[in-house]
Amino acid sequence: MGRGKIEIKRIENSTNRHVTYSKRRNGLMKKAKEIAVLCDAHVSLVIIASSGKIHEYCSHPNTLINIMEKYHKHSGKKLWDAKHENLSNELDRIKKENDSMQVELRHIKGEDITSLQYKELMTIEESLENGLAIIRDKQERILMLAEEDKSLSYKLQQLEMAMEDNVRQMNNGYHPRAVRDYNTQMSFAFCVQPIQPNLQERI
Amino acid sequence: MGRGKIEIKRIENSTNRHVTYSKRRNGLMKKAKEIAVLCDAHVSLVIIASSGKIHEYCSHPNTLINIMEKYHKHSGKKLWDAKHENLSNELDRIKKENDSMQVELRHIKGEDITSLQYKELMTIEESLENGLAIIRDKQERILMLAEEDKSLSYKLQQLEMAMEDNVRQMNNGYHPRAVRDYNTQMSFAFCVQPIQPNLQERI
DNA sequence: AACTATTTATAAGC
DNA sequence: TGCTTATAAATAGTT
Repeated sequence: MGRGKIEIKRIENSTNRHVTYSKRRNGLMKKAKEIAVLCDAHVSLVIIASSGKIHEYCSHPNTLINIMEKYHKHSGKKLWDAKHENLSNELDRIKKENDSMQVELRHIKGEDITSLQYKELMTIEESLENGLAIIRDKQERILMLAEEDKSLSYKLQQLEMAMEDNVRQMNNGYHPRAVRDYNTQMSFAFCVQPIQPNLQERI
Repeated sequence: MGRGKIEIKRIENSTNRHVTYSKRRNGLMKKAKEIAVLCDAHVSLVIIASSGKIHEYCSHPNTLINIMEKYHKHSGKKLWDAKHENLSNELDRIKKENDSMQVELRHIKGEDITSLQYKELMTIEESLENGLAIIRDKQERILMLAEEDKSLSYKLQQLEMAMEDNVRQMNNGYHPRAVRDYNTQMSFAFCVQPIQPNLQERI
């Protein structure tokens, strides 16, 4: 109902969607209130925008929870119990997961290993050696990068100094050919940048 | 909207009220579905007639309970009882704990370390070296115990063989003094037991 | 439950 | 966001 008919499918234009949302939300609320008054009905309406913002209506004098209780009673659906059970099960599951991870961590740190068999110790040792190798490799790479960065910075500095010298000589009118040398050097110099400018922070 | 305008107050005529109820209920449901589709919203609508009969709509794919949970989370209202809240909080807490342990384990195994700083790598390396030292120490101890056990077993066997010789000689009437020697040896021999009788199983 | 005159909601435009 | 308006949709009263 409006200037044009629209298809009932997600409105792609975000502005339009939001405008329509707020208009229709108001309309829905109004009609919910009306049916509750006109027909003596209990109504619970919760609308949650994609942003997460909630709008609700609950016919007087029920709070939302009362309506849900009524719902529970009349529908016979165990809304709360089921929810409770789900939570409980999930908690148990995650606690178990937690425990086994804790044990693994402790073993890896060499704690609580008195009861372990030789084979199990071997497995842990292997895993530790593996991790250590990877970590050390990574460390080496970082150090090498830092080294490279340092040497590039040094080269850059050298070139800058050379450039300054050339500029000074140029200004003094000496060796006109040096200007060309300087230019070729410069075109190279500007290519030389530290590969990881923030590398220092990472060490 | 209709042949005449009506005031929004309880419809006294029961037939009229029921007819209006069913018409408007359908309208409300339709509009609830529409706003959910058009605007990407989550909608929960529960209408309970004065007779107690329930009609509900819940936007796909949420069950009513999911909507209520969202409601709970965003509104901060205590929809659930204290017990529920406790469970929910504990679940959140344990989930966080779980996540951090998972990260730690992955790091220790050398996974997901690209984003780590050098210092962090050092810490992990240290922890790995520490664990490795403890594990290797434990392994050595077990090996030493096994060695000791083996050598004790060997000594015991030697003594038993010596005993058999002595018994044979005694039966032949030779060297009565050897019996006394044997007895002193035996009293010592019976003290010699493998320290860890089940050690073989543990290797 | 179907029909329809009328009210109401709202899409599009500003 | 808010107001306006042409039009679509909902529905009150009737059959």
